[in-house]
Order: sequence, then C-alpha cells, then structure tokens
Amino acid sequence: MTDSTTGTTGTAGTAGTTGGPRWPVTEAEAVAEQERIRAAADPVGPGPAPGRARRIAGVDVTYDEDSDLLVAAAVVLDAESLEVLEESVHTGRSRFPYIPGLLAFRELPPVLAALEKLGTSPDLVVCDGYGYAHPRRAGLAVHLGVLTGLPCFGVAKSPFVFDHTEPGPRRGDTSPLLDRSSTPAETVGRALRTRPGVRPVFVSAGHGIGLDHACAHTLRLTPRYRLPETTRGADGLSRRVLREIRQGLREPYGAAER
DNA sequence: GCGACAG
DNA sequence: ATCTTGTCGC
Repeated sequence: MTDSTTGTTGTAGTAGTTGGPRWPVTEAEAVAEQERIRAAADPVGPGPAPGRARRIAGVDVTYDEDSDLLVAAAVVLDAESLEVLEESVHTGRSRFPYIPGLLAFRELPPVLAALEKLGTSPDLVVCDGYGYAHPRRAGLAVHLGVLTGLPCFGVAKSPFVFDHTEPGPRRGDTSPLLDRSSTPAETVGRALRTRPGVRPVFVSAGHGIGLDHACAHTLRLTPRYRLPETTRGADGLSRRVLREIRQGLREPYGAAER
C-alpha cells in the first residue's frame, strides 16, 4: 500500500482488534473526517434526562511526558449513588499529536479501546473536553457519540476559542458559550457554575443528547467538586495506572498493542 | 505574518 | 497534557 502522492491519500491504522474505524494520518484527512462526523451527528437529542440513565461513564487519557506511552480509562458510575460500578483501562501509545481542533484523533482510539473492555455498555458517556462547541461542530463528544452510537456530551475546563460572560455565583448559574467566528454568532455551549466560588466548567452537547440535559447531568455529577465524578474517576484511574507502569509494577502494553 | 488554541 | 509542596480556608 503505497501512496503515489505526497501523503494526502489513504488512511492507516485501525482501532482495537476487530477492524474498527480507520484513522486519518494527515491534518487534511482529519478535517475531512470531521465533516463526515458532523453530518452524522445529532447534537439536539434531547436524549436521556437525569433519572433515565442508570450507568454513566467517564473517559479520560493520561500521557507520559517524554515517551509515547498513554493510558486511557473508562469509569462507569451509578447515576444515583455515584458509586463505581465498573472500570477499564487501555494502555498504548499515542499515534497522533495534540492539535487544537483535532483532539479526537489523539484521544479516541485509546478511549474506544477502553470502552470496549467494559462488560456492559453505559447509557451515557461524559467526555473531558468539547462536543458541539468546536470549529466544525465535531469535537470529542460528538465524534465519540457518532462512533459508538451512545449518548455523549462534553465538559471542558477552559473556554477554548469561545467567548462567555461570567455566570452568576451560585451553583447552577449559567451563561452562554458563544462562537463569534460564525455568522451569525452562535451559542455552542454553556458556562456552568458547578460549585459556588469556583470557576465554571464549559458544557456542550455531543451526540444523542442536547445541552439542557447535558447540563442537568453535569450538576448531578458535581455534588462536591468542580468537575464531574465521572471525569475525576477516569482521570484518577488513568494517572494511577500510568504511575504503576512507570514503576514497573505493570506491563506497558496490552496483548494486541505494539 | 502573528497570536490563540479542548487535552 | 505535565512540571510540583506547602499552604490557606471551610
């Protein structure tokens, strides 16, 4: 399989072991893929309201600073008690650099691998990043939702390229997240105060669930901390496992990796 | 060309 | 993302 041109044709790599999606290699290919993802996405929902999702998953990836090692984690919580029902991890290596706007191509291959290791599929997935709030409306949560068919939304820690005004001081206060580069300016998400006196998080719809339900779930997932328990769980697990690998307490790659 | 830029 | 201990405050 050789390219006859200078790297704009073909794709390479597969996710998992069963021949999942094929991942782009060049930026141009990645952007073209996002246009297809956007076309297939449902950012409106309304999707599952709180109470209609029992198993809520959080996913996150931790990277080693100077090797290409990474650990992706999925943590499934009981929507009511927020207790951990199941956890899974995938250890591998990064195959796509971090490029703003193209984060999904770096994070989703290992995230999908971790999700596939769960015994039972979740009812809803919370991503650490954006969904609809994206230059091409195809952020992490949109992309993951389209690939898996699961309702999925995003909770980000910083406003990315978007504008917002400070939401009110109380838990639950919101302000619109605006994309002023589009014509006309469009509301793409919401700054949401999850804890009083603490910086807001930035919620956006993904696939199969709308912004209102996404914010409602986010509030239920933040009874004590700024970030959703799903995100905290996945972040903690992935960091823990990467530390174990560094200490030689765990094998760096899974069976099919390398 | 320069700056900004989820994780 | 990651580098990093203590420290201030409820």
